[in-house]
Amino acid sequence: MHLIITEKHDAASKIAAILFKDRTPERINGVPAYRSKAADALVIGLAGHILELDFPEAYQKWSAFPPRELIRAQVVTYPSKKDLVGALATLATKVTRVTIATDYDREGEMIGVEAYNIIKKISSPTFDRVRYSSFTKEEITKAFASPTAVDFDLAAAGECRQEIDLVWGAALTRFVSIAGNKFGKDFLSVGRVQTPLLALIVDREKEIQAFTSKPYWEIVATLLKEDRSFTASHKRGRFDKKEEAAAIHKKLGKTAVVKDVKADRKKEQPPIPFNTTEFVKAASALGFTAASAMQIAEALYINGWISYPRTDNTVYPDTLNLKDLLGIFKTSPDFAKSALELLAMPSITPTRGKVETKDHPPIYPVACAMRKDLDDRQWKLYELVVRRYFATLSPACEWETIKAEIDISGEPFAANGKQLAVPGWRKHYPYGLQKDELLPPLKAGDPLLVRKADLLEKKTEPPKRYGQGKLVQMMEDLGLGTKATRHEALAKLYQRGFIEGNPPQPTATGISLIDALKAYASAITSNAMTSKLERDMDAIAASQLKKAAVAKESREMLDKVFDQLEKNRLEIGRILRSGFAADSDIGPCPLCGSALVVRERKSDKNKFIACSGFPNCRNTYNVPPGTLKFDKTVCEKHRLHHVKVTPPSTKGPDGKAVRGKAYDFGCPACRKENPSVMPPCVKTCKPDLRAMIPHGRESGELVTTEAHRVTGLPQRHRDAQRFTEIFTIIIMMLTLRLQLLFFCPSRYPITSPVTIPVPLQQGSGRG
DNA sequence: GCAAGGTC
Repeated sequence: MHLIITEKHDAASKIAAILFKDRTPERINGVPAYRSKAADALVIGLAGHILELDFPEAYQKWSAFPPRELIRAQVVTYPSKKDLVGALATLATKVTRVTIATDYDREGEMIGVEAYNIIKKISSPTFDRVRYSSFTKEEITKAFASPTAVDFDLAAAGECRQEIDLVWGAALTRFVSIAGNKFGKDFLSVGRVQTPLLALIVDREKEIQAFTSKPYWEIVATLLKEDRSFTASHKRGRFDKKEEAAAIHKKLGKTAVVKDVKADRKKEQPPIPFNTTEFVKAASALGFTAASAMQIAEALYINGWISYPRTDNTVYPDTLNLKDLLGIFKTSPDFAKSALELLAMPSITPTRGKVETKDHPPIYPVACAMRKDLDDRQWKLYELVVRRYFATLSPACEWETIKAEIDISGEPFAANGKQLAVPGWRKHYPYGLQKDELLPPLKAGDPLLVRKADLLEKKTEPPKRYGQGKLVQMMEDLGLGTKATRHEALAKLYQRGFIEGNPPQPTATGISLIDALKAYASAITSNAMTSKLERDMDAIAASQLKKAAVAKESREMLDKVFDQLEKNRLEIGRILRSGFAADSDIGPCPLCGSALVVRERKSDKNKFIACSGFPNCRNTYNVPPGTLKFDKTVCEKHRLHHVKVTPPSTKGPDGKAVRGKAYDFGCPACRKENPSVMPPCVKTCKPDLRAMIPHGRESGELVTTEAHRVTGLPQRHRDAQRFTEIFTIIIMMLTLRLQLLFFCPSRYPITSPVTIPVPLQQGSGRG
């Protein structure tokens, strides 16, 4: 039998459909596959890697060996997908020929070799390898007509990467966790990708903190031309000295004259096709986190709405019929107008990006969805993909710009206007479109009235925090991570408590971790390690270096790093602990000034805030159940840090765990004084965001309702709760009234509820 | 309770 192995089930199904007319679905060890009786062949899809690398059992316990021992420890592969490995083992005895048809890249080669190794242990069929760039009939039949050999060197490069990542990651993770005394689920983690990413965020934060704002002044005049007003700024722009600006401002009169008008037209080219990074950037601009954008894209792909979302490619392959693809939108209520307009163009030339790869096409829509097919967030991203596809086929847009030079009392001013003159691709892709800035018609010599002239005091602003889209782009530029993992690295930093909010901001713990590593293990904090690894891997793939030699050299490097780490272990612990302390700093007790601390109530295990001056001071504050964090925001009245609460996860209607959503509880002392006061952000809650709660992963992504914050439950659950409460109250009231009637019907008519306490006492005496 | 890389 001929066995064909692909990287994922989707690929198996497509290849089977192209190669075998008589294919029938089948399950091998529970794994879906396609069989062709006529060709005596079977196509089976894996799910990425099926083997994983780890240390032997004895090393699993952190306390068994010092972290440094991991450098010399053996590493072993073990099946990470038991059903798939089982399926291959079952098939191994029946196959005479195996064709590896995994993705056309390094990891794909490695996944193929994993399958090869499993089968090779059991039997000895012949092996070959096919490489294809798309799932068209031509491409697939061509690839299968001339199979080549498995590239073991390329796979070895992948194995080497795996080994180095594990050894460095595990040894350093354990070292810093132990040095910082952080165990269990609170451990600190270090890795070749996540740590440089965290360093990027921390470095930026330090730039922001070090920034000193300087004041400057601008002169802005509001001018009138026949009832139409517009503004013009002094051509010097920023004045560093107020007196200088004030002197000019003072001499400005009531009239102005246009000196010169220059009109220009600028073309703006349409955007390039979506690869993963471009997609995440665009989704990030719409408010999605990188991780949630990819999660939704995955769902859209699985349900057949868009193409494979994990791709580096920004060039549509020749095999993609662009016109046919436009045709699927001809009857869509949302997209028909754009599609028909583009179809009416005499020819279609798509844009192309710089990156062109062979494994997957750029992300494009593969089917026409209706609004009812998708939920709100899915629709938003689906629409983004569709409109981006349209934009990449559209002509450039044109901006008309006008620059007017204006003289006010001998001082030079300038007014700028711009207008989208030819909408081009902007018509189909409205994202990020800036508003027109219109000027009245002006020509040289026109007299103008000065309605007012303002001397504006402004100050220089610190650089902005990187957004998630920007960070994913920076990672790509630095070679950190892959299309499939960059968003995960970011999510991991949130999960570890190294960053919070959106745009991500480092916590004190995150900052201290980078401080400690930069001082004593700087190799892991920059992308240099990845760059070197990439070079070595290319050399292994080209048979210029051996995997064993590269791994050995890397281990020696790590050993040297450990010299430094162990020598400075105490100092590293000190740096880390200072970070933890800052993250859990609540502030001084408003009653006695001692530090406030978090304690756990013995009765119900709930946390509360208490004064460390106990028993002299017995001040306490209640907080809702969940994980507590202390914000940088400090209450002006009590000098206490705001408390951020992540409620414990609850069970949703479908039985799945619904993760609690972090929210700002505010100052605990303010809450105690006035428990009914809601945090100010409640007012900005948008009702449609409620549906998004179970998906949101990072704190700060969304604004939610107060009820939500406290219960962490979806709306319908809270409605049910509310209903039960009201129902109980009604029953209680009815019971009371019945009691009144029963005991003293004449003396206490039911219309005088004020007398309730009396019969109750009598009643209890009798009963 | 460790990494990063696939995929679900």
